[in-house]
Formats: sequence, C-alpha cells, structure tokens
Amino acid sequence: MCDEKRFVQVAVNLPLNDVFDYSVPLKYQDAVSVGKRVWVPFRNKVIVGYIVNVRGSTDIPRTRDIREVIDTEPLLSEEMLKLTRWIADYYFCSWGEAIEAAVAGPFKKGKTSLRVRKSALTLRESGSELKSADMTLNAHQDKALLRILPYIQEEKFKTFLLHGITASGKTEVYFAAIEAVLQRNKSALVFVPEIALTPQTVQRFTQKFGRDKVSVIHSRLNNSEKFVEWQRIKNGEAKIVVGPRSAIFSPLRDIGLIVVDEEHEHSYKQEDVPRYHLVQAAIKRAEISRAVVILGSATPLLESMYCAEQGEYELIELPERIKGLDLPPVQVVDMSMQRRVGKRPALISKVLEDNIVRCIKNKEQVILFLNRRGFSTFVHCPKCGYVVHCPRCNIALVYHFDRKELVCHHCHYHGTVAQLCPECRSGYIQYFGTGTQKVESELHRLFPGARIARMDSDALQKKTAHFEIFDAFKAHEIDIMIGTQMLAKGLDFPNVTLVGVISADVTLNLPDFRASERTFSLLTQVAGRTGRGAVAGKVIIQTYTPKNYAIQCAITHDYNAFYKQEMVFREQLSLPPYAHMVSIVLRSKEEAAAAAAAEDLAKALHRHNKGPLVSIMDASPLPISKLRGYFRWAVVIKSRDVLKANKLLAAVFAQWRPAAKVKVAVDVDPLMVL
DNA sequence: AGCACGCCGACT
DNA sequence: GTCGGCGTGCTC
Repeated sequence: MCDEKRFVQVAVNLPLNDVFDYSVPLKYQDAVSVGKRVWVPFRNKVIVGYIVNVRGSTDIPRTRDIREVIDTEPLLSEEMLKLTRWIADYYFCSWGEAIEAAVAGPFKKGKTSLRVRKSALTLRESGSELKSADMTLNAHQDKALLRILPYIQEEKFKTFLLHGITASGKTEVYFAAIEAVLQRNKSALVFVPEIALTPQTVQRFTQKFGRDKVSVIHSRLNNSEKFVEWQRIKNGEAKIVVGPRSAIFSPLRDIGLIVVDEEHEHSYKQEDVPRYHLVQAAIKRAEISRAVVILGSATPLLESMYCAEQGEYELIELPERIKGLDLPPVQVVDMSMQRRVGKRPALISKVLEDNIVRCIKNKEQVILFLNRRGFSTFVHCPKCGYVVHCPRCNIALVYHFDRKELVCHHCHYHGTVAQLCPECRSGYIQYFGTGTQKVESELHRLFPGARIARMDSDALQKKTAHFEIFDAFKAHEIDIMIGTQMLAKGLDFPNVTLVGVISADVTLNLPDFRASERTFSLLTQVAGRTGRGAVAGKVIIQTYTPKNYAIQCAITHDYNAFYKQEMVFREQLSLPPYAHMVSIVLRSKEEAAAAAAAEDLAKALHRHNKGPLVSIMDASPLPISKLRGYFRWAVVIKSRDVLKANKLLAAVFAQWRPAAKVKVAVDVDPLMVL
C-alpha cells in the first residue's frame, strides 16, 4: 500500500543528542513502525536502534538502509516514547539512553524472545489464596479517600501528597484507591523501595487482590521470570504492578493510579544514566495517561511538601496512628555528659543500658540503630597523625573485625592491617570510631546472657540471611538486634518496645546539604518501629548535639516544625526546593586535569549565560575528592527552571569539550553535592 | 561513547 | 625515519 520511499528516524543508545535517519528497503516498507527496534549500520558497526518516527522524506543527503526490523509488534508504546523523551530532556541524556532504560532486561541487545524456564511459570502457583478481610477505614483514612476518589472517577491527572505519620494506615488508603481503580477496569502501578519488596509486603498485595491480578517485580527475578511478568502485564492479565523504580517502564495499559510509597526514599533516584527520580517520572507518566498519583510518606521530601504548599499537589494528612496507638516518647541522651570508659566515651549510655536491661527482663525486644558498618571507622597513628586511607579513594579505611581487614566502603578495596605506621614506623596504631560490629561486641560484653544479632550488608552476604534473621527476630529467638538503616524501613515487630539510636550525629555530620533532612527522616522512621504492639514503646537517641533542630523535631514527631526551619536554611542558600541543581562532575586520574576542566567549564558557562535566571557556582572538588582512582571536581548550576539550566549546558557542550582524559557526568536534581 | 584523522615529540 | 600521544570532528 505504500509505494513511496520511506525513511525512519532512529534513536540509539549513545550519548548523542540527535536521532538518525535511515532509508527503508522495499521489503520492510510495511514492517517499520514507531516503537519497533531495528538493526542499523552505524559507522563500522551494526547496532540496535529504536524507531521514533516514520516519514516520506529526509534532510540527510545520503542515508543508509536499515538492515532488519527486529519486532513484529512495537516494543515501546506511544506513551513510553513520550515518557522517555521527557526523561531525556529533563535529565540531560539522549533519547536512546532513556529508551534503553525502558527496555526490559530480556529484550536488551536485540533479543526477541526468551526460553522460559519452567520454574518461572510454576512459581506463582504455590501459596494460598486468602480472601481479603473487609477493611474498615477510620475517619481520617475515609476523608483522605473521599478527596482522591473524584479524580479517579473523572480520570483526571492529579498528584496527592499523603502525609501520614508512621502507622497511620497509609496502605489502607492505597488499597481502597486501587480498588476504586480496578472497579473502573483500569490498572494501578505501585512503587515501594527495593528493600521493602520482601515477601511480607508482597503478600499484603496478593492476599488483597489475588495472585493472578498482581505482578511483583524485584531484583531477584531472573530474565525469564522478568519476561513472564512483562508478558502478564503487557497482555492485561496483571492489573496491579508492584515494583521498584524501574517498574515505571512496565508496559501496563490504562493506568488509573500510581502510588509511590515512602516517596522520600533515596533509592528512588537512579544513580546512573538516565539519572531520573522516580517521583518525577511517576508524575510525568500519570500526566501522560491522565492518572492519579499518591505520594505517601511520614516524612515527605521537602520538594514534595513545597509543591503541596504551592498548590501543585494536594496535601492530605493522616495525623493519627491506627488502633489508638500512641507515638512513642523519645528521650535524647547528651553523650557529652555521659560516663567514660578510660579516656573514651562509652558507646552505650547508662540510660540506654538500663532500658535494655528492663526490656530483656520483661521479655521484650530491642532494636539498636547505627548507620555505619564495620568495627572501627578509622585507623590512626597518634605519633604522626597518619590515617590509613584507601589507595583508590580519598576516604579512611574501616576496620572489619570479622574479616580482620581494612575495608573501603566506597570501592571494593580491602587490605591487611599494618602493624607499624607506614609513615613514621611507630608501632602504636590506634583504632577509633564506631561501627555496628563494635556495638555488637560491646552488647555481648554488657549483656552476656542476651541473644544478639547484627543486621547490615556485611551480615547479609548469604542471600537468605535477610529472611533468616527477620524470622528469628519475629520468633523472639533474638533479644537485641543492631543494624544500619535497612532496619529503619517498614518493619513491623509488635514485641519491640525499645528503639535506640547509638549516634544521631553520624548522618547529621555528613557533608551534604540534605544531612538534616535525612537525619530527621531517619530518626522519625526509626522511632516508628516501636510501640506497634500492645505494650507502649520508647525511643532513645544518643547524640553530642541534642539541641539540633533535626533531633528536636524528631523528639516531638513534628514534621511541620522541621519543614519550616529547614526551609529557612534552604532559602538563604538558594538550595532545593527553592532552586533546582544541575551538577556536572568531571573526573580524571590526574587531579590537575579534573580541576582545570571544571574551572574551564565554569568559565564557559559564565560566558554563555545571559540573564539572571541561571546561576553558576564555582568549580570545586567533591567531598570525596578521589573515588575509585578518579579525582572529582564539580560545577553546579542552579535555576528555578531545570530546562533553562539544561539549555545553557547544551549550548556550552555544543562547542566546549574537556580534555580527552576527563570524563563528564551530568546529574539533574542530584541527591548529594555540597 | 568510540573511532578515524592529523599533527607534533622522542626513540626501537 | 616511525610510533604514539591527544585535540577535533563525526556518526544517518
């Protein structure tokens, strides 16, 4: 039916802004369509390209022919092409790079189908199908739902920020909204942080909505399992998708609702290209499919609350805990006033020790929290001041007692412990700083009869260790559990009546402008782990800075007070949410090259920058100035409008390039810079 | 990104 | 003489 010559525009997975025009041989005239993959000659190679446009002409004088059309049906929907185009524009990458992220594992590298292993198919047949108990919403939950429902019914795009304190029953609101969406024969996309994709969470969804309607995606799935889920979603069998941020690209049709649980979670930001934030991408996808978004958190991102304040989102509050539970009392212990062991301060204050003793006597359980792995966090020669650093990173090595090794927490370097100072040959190497392993050994010393377990990424080397430890804790085979922030999230142990934070200062003192926000969030989430059962809970926070507002606001569980104070600081320094940041990181094995490139870039940006809407910060080394052998400098652009900043950057990159040995990475809305 | 082209320095 | 460093341009 088409006898005219046809051309396709193709995006490729390279950091190139353009799409490339190819001519279509006669035999493929009818096969080409938008969203399909093609094999195309590119330079001296043949690579996968994605058709983003089909037309009858081209401006390119000499086009090459496509080699082959890979797909019989488009792999990417119109909706997915719009979403990836937006990601490319906003997060400063090429369309092809964004599309590549949207292509599911089994389809990467031009694959069309997959040998599906039996195990992938039989997996979901096991397990009981419990009929969901009728859920009754309390007054606040009901009010929340009533505000959301009209938008679901009218199929209008809208973003709600559901700010509900810990254990206020946000999940029930999600469930009721999902039910409303299913009744309209539409589907729902639910995001949870990867760490929360445990059997417990998943079970809640499958029990509620039935196993065959729910598709759960998590990183443990192999390619053939992923393929099965992809097909179930694509063919409309699965109406609800539960997954981590990458599930934003699942081929779900007729989306009526997108839920982002724990929307403040850091894992929602992708750390490599395309460096998108799920919350933004979810809102964009909802806009494209005219769906409702619910962002849920006890401690919303400042950015999200700001949008709510500006009227861009609608704020819904759940100010009360369900089942009449009270928020636990929080006690702060000023560690500078505490007893010492020899010259060093005690790890565990008298107050915390007494409370642990009381808990164990009452057959209750304790969670202790310290956001730092290892035993000693730095190893140091008191004679010459030498601190043992990672040879590849500008960071102190951490001593791990179990491995009897010094470990770099940023790269995989590990080395033996020196007996003599490498600098001055003195034999008095000292170990300072506290990690979870030291707390564990201290607990054994203080509470010889107690059953103690440690929960951090070191303790979880075995794949099943995670569940083993949790099951043991739930069965009360463990009295005290010490762990890093993976303990803080979404766990529900009714018998836990004491949560202790060994040092709130660890996160507070990080060189990050979000340090206060992260600390407040973490303390609030940690505090939410207790008092969930019949017995009231208690929280004890140890710190050297008890007056700090992040800590003070966590004591009173007062998000709004924290928000107000933190926003003053953000406004003074023009930090998010008052401005967006675009950070350009330049790294090189030679320090001078990275520094020169950054300074050069800053100059070029200034030259191109017209008008006051975009400002350019001075080039500066990153807090971890050397990582994996690369020295790192950054230039940060600030603007209220990301696209304006990106436009400036694109103009500079069109004619400026750093030295060949310098690598460039652009991060829009970075989580960390200063 | 990845590669070809092209222009200058120091070495089998 | 040439091997190889890296700045520049280009990919339909």
